[in-house]
Amino acid sequence: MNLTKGSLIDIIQGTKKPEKPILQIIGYKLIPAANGSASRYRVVVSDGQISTSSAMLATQICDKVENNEITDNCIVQLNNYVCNTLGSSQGNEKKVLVIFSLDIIQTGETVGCILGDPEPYKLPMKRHSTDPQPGPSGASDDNKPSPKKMRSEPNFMENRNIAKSSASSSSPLIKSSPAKVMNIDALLPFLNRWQIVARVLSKTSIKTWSNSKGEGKFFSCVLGDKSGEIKATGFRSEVDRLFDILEQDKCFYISRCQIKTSDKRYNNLSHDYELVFLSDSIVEPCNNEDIKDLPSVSFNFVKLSKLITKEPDSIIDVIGIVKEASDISSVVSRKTSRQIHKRTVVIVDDTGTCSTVTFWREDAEKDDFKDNPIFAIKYVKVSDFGGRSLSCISSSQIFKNPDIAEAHDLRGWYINCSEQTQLKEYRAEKDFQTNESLNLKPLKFLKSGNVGRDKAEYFNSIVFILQVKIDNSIYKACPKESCIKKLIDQGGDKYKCEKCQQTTNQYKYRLMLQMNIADDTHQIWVTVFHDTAEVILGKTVSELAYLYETVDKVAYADVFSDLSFQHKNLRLRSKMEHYHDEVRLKTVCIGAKPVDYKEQNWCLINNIEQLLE
DNA sequence: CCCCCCCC
Repeated sequence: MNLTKGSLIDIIQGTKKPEKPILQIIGYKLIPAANGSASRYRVVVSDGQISTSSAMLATQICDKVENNEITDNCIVQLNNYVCNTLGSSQGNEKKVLVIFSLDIIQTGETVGCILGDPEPYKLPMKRHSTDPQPGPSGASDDNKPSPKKMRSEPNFMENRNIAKSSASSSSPLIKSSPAKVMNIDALLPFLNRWQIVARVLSKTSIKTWSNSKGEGKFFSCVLGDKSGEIKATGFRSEVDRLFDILEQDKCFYISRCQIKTSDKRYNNLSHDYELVFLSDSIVEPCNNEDIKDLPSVSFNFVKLSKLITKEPDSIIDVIGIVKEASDISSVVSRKTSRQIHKRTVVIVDDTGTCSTVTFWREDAEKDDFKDNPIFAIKYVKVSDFGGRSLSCISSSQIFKNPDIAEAHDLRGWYINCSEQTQLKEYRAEKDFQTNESLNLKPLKFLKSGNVGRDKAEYFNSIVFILQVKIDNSIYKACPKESCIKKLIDQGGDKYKCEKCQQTTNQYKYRLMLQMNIADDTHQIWVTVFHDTAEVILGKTVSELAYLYETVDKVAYADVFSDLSFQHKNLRLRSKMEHYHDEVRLKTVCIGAKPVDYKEQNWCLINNIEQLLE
């Protein structure tokens, strides 16, 4: 089959309008729908002598691409077409061939290659100096494929040409095949034509940043299909364009995003990559037909009564009802010296157990905590403060009053049962859960100078308690669960909380110990907070407060002196902390149990075996 | 292009 050689020049230059020219289609690209207009296909056509990427299929024949009638290298006869002139008359005008009707003369498969040696058409006008000089003439350009190479990779040159001439330069190159629906877990960087069909599983607030590199706003969402989940982030103008469209739980066709490696420090999805919405990224609502396989967000809730079994720094899902919320407060980040807004919220679940959850920045600033809302949080970080507490992190997905069964059950429990339930806070377990107690370390291990530099180090040591300081070991604390700061005694039964800016006659006793411990390698002072202090002292805070408040100072002092020379297996957390200009290692005792000599022997045997290996 | 989540 012969192409109508020379017909394209006539068409583009408008010198003639050839009747039913026969041309070859050697590439095409989906042009996304914008502002209500339907999506279109841009095609690369050739008459065997020249080719042009400035050609469009009219919407009424787009189905020929979708039905795979129009594929690469197919030969077509144009029945009806027009060549429009776009742009100004200043020399940067552009011609666009619009094809209204065509017949397929030969399928792409049968033809199998580009016919002739078409040269990409260049307008005979002046060009921007930054434009590529397509074709063999651009010999000085280092990466330009030679004509031979061009033939071995038939569409490369054309692709390059179109991508450059397209207004949105960040878009992926023109591809020779239609966008393929991919599973989310198959997305990789440098994929050319991909599309996903995904549900918005969660979406963050609009967040702002300001640093030395500039400022801006962004949001992110988690997109899911049955294969997996991926994070997608939009910055600045993409926030304006997409934030409202990407509603929680709705489904979309999404394509043409940047695909980049995910930073595991801030993204705990298992996907190795994440998406960034760009100005030409396509986000279109799904047909109902396509969404039936898309799973909704799923949780793996940990009951608050089981929080104590979770290791500090682990990431879990929780659901709870807001019992109390602090006002917004500020802390200054030591890392960035900037103020960060935070809000501490007490949640409770149907186990009658409370925990605090800390919300940060935009999530704290929202007036979101009135009237006992329920929060389900996917990926919240466990901390060991106050036994256990929770803190939102960058990956946290926060759902307020979610329409899920667990939320409805919790609401029912709260209305019917919560008042009769004595709410529990965490207690450090008397026999704290730890397989790590087999991972014993001698205290001299802290002397290396590197321990706790980047993150806290958790370990166990078998030690003797040398001494527990009796002074200031018990103190009156702010009764608000979200606060518990030490109160300032104003005299006359009045106490001031500097954090809550309130004076009250209410308080509750809390414990904080300074304890000197040693093994045969080293000796250190450690801090013991309330819950673990009760375990070590073998008394509840009320028992101690009773001894402390009554005149039986001797019995009170005996509790402390009895601790000296006790042999203990302690769980310790060591971390480098900054005091003014000084950096020093601070160690907190977060658990204590009697030494299990049998277990310790196994540990020693294990160590010996490791040495022999 | 964010990437910060402190403190007690």
